[in-house]
Amino acid sequence: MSIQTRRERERAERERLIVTAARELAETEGWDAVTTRRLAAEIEYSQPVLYSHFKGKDAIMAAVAVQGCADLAVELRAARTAAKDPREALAAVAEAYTSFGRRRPALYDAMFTLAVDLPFATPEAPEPLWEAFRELAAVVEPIAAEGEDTGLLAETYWAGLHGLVTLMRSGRLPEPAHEQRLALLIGHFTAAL
Amino acid sequence: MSIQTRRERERAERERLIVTAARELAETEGWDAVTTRRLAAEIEYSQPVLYSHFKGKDAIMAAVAVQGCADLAVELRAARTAAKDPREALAAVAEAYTSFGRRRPALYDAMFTLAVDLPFATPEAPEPLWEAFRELAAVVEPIAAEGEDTGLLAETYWAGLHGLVTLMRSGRLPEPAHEQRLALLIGHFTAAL
DNA sequence: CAGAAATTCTAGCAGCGCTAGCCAATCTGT
DNA sequence: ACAGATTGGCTAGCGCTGCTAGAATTTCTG
Repeated sequence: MSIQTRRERERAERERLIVTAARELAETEGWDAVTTRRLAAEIEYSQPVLYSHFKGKDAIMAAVAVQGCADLAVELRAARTAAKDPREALAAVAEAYTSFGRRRPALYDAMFTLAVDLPFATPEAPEPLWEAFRELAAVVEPIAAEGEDTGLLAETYWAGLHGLVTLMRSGRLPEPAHEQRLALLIGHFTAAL
Repeated sequence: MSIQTRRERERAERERLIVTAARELAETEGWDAVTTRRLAAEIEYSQPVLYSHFKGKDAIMAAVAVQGCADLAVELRAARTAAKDPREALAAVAEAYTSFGRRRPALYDAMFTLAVDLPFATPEAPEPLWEAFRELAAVVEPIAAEGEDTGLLAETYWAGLHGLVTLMRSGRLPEPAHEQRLALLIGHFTAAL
């Protein structure tokens, strides 16, 4: 029994190692640099070992994405709880969200841009995804108008932030005006207050 | 002189052929299916011919993206001019935009998601890109509040639409509630009226 | 300590974007 | 009209990718 559990522990440890290596490599050199060979070298195992843990490269990216959501949820929560009123909280979360996207682009892409087969808006979605989304929902809830669905409003607000981040990061929106656009978005979502 | 021009005409014709083939292949089978070999076979020339027209695959995708922007501009303009008041125009353009993104995902990705090195928010940006953006600016202009920059507002509105399209298409937002989210976005951008 | 089972490795497949260098068709000057 | 120069397309191949079959090694069991 003990041997079995030790093995499982070591396996889990190595899996953590893979995900961490993938995340660090992606964050420092971008996802293009994360090849299965490179990753295998990084963890000092041979390539096929990766496939005994994950179905493929996509699954590794999905695991990184889940970690990223946990990180994002923490940052969003910090921003939300530090604010002293709902309006300020909305702005703080927006700032935290877009800052996350710009500061950790590779992580952000794995989470929200690249095609990874993670269940998202379903009960089967990993908990960290829900944690991050619930932060958005929590910050949006007080500014919801009469009869507005909080979940849908959170999704819409999220879409606005996501659009700003991705269009800016891909060079389609000029960086300098980011704060102004953010202010516009926040302004229009709090107009009713 | 005539020979020269005939040659240039034929070259231009072939270039058009490449871009069209790339777009059609992408639209029917996705960008993953658009390989240089496949594309070469499609136009009935050998692979290296592509490189005498375009610097690489990215440049071909960029050309497709420019075509796509022209298409989008036409659809947005049609939606805008058919509407009978500014509020309705805003909604119609939003509907047209998101419909385009869902109806022609591969084209949309080349235009707004994938990393193609096209100059975007600069005077050097290809005309069709500006045409599409000007449609957004035109429809947003009447709903801009006192002192709001129309360009920035258009960018922000665009980001909202783009976020909705991409998050939905990648399965991160549930499809069925799309219209409701769209209504929320439009509502918050026209709250001042 | 031998056989069984699990695990890791080596080697290789098919496909990718891209390019060097050969070959053939076309144009030019006499 | 023909030899030489030039242009343009082709074949073949490089280094890389994600992924996997099957050998080899290690670990556990009777």
